[in-house]
Amino acid sequence: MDKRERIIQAAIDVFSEKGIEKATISEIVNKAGIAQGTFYLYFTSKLAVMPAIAEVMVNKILEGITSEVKDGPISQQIEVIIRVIFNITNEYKELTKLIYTGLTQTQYVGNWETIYAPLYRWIEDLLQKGKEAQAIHPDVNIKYTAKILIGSIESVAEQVYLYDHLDAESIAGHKKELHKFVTNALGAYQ
Amino acid sequence: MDKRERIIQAAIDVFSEKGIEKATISEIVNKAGIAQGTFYLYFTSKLAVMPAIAEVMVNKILEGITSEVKDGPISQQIEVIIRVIFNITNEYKELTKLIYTGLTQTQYVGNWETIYAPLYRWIEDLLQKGKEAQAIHPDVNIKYTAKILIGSIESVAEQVYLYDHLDAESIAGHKKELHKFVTNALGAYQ
Amino acid sequence: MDKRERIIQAAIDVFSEKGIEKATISEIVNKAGIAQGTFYLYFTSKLAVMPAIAEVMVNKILEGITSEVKDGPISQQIEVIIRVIFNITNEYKELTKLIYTGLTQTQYVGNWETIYAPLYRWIEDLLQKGKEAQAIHPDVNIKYTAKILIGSIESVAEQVYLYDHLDAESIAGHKKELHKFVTNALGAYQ
Amino acid sequence: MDKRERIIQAAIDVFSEKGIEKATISEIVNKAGIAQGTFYLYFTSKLAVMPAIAEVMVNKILEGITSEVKDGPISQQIEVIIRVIFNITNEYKELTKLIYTGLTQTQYVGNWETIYAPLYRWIEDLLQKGKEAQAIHPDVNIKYTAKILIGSIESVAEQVYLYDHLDAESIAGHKKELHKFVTNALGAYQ
DNA sequence: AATGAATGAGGTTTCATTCAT
DNA sequence: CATGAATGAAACCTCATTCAT
Repeated sequence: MDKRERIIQAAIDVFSEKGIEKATISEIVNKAGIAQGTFYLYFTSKLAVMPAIAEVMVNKILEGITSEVKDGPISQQIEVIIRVIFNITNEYKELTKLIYTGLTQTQYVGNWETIYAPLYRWIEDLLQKGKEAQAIHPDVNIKYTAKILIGSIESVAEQVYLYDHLDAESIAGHKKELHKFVTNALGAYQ
Repeated sequence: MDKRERIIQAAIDVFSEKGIEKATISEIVNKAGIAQGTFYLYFTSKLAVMPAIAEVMVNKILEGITSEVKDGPISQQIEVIIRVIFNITNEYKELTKLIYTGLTQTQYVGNWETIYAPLYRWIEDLLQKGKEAQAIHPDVNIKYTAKILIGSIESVAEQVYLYDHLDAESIAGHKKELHKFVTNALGAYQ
Repeated sequence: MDKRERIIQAAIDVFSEKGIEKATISEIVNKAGIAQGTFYLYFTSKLAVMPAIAEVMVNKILEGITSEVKDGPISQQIEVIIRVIFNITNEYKELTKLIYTGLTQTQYVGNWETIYAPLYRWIEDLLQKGKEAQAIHPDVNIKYTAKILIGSIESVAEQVYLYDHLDAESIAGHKKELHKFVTNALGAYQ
Repeated sequence: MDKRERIIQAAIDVFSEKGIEKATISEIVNKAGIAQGTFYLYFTSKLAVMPAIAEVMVNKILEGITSEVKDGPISQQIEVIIRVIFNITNEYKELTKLIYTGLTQTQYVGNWETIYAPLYRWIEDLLQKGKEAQAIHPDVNIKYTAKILIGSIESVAEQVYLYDHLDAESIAGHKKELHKFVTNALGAYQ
């Protein structure tokens, strides 16, 4: 693994463990097994690592979705998307926080759209196909709705895992209700 | 205004201006017009002020909604809720970020539910009445849906104002689409 | 117990627990159950409490010795003195440190002689009687020897209890050896 | 001189001048001519420097004794030891206090035995030889007596120089009496 | 490209002390 | 006499950053 990669991984660990505020470059370089000065050859500050971390995270979601979502009724595809986003939010609990927390408090907020673009594109495709197959309501605005869809699912996943720390049963309940909510919203009949 | 209140207000200002990372206790006490040591009589660290700030923010949303939402068709009430949350997110852009970024990176995440409780209760009431009036689908789970509803609206508002920095027209488009989305989701016919 | 007394007792506790360096007036007044400001009505600083503490300690030794030492052969009397000083050093381990530590680092070193005076007087008396009874060597200088005697015993007691943390057996060994040492030194035959 | 050494020397100066309580790390680094942060690369706190200082002091005593004590009657050797310890206590008055006051109020008390070990070993050797030469009493326990001997001499030296601030004549008197005391104690006839 | 000891600015934090009640 | 909230000076200590190697 090259130095840049090692810094990103170490940063993920340290941020997850200590939070952004208390994470230090010293600890990141220690974990990465490189010298203090070397960090500055790759990044200008600890927050400058955030976009790279965000990319790692979005890629995980995208990989999860693309590998698990199969052809079939849109309702079922949405079920899979919800499951993947919930699972990844749970598995990478701290990392999820990091994206929101870290990116927003930096000059790198602007990169957000770029980083999320591939995920949005993928969802837009899905909606487009659903529309063509008359599986979702015809006057759904695809671009806006992609954003609303992802936002809804992520916000609930974060809510249940990060803030409410709910038990498995309640989480399942939220998931089911969320599925009903978004399929209704899309007018997805099949 | 008592000292505690002055610290909270000053902290809101400083955090909004500098971001959490670069905000300092020194600057907060300067703005608050109190002595350095006095801060520590009320809070243990700058992040310990966050729950108090979050409360201020949730209260603003709640006040906005309760004062603006009138009796009428549920679809119209939801329109108002969306408008209020969008407006407040826009107006208190930085403060909104603060709640998510500040609370999550502290030991105070646990307070989240408590702080949001009044807002959730109010939405639950609204849904309950809608259900009784047969204005929304009968098998909607009120508790879960309240959370989903707020989450969806906030996530889109943050998206358009904080991350995408969209123009007025696009924002209006998102709002309209979001309204369609959630009314469909609730099966809200009137 | 009056306020002054309560401050002294609280100071003993806090100094013993935290050491002089880390002891604070705040903690002393907390333990004493009085207000911050009240401290200053009785003492000018935390170190100014030291002479009062030292007095408490010397009194304990003096009380112990005077109540336990009976008439009899000088060798036996010395045994009792050693036992008392060892016991008190053990029982008030931290307090013993305090006297040496606290007094020396203050302007109050001068009070030392005054505080120890009664103990020295008592030992001088003992030696005087021993000399008259021809139980100790005739050319022993009573004043100097009193100081040497106390110094030797205290230094060994501190050594074994405070620095070496020896086990009971070794301590007994030191005590026995010390008794032999000082009786020989005094030429105390009976 | 390396940085660590410079810190120790500066700490000795500052402690001697100001006392432990009022000594500050700031002043130590100033005297040492190094940066504030550099101190923390070598020691964790000002009291953490104490063991290093204690070592310096014990070495001075050991050097003094080993260089001045010559072969000859044990009584004469003891006279030299007393003289050396008295001289060093006088010369390094403040430093002597430091060892007792500084070490005891820290977690480093445990290092005491280690630091004093070389001095004890040297005295034990002396006693062993004296015993073999039948110059001291045969049933003297060497290990215990070494400790008693050092303790007695140091305690009197500290007494006269640090606490009582006696005049030269009285000090000479104490020294002579002390010599008589310990030679008698050891049963040292020659 | 990589190192890591040293830096020192500037934040945090403490706590003796005051003073209006 | 007694209080204790407030003070703010002054200490602590961290940690991003540099630079000679």
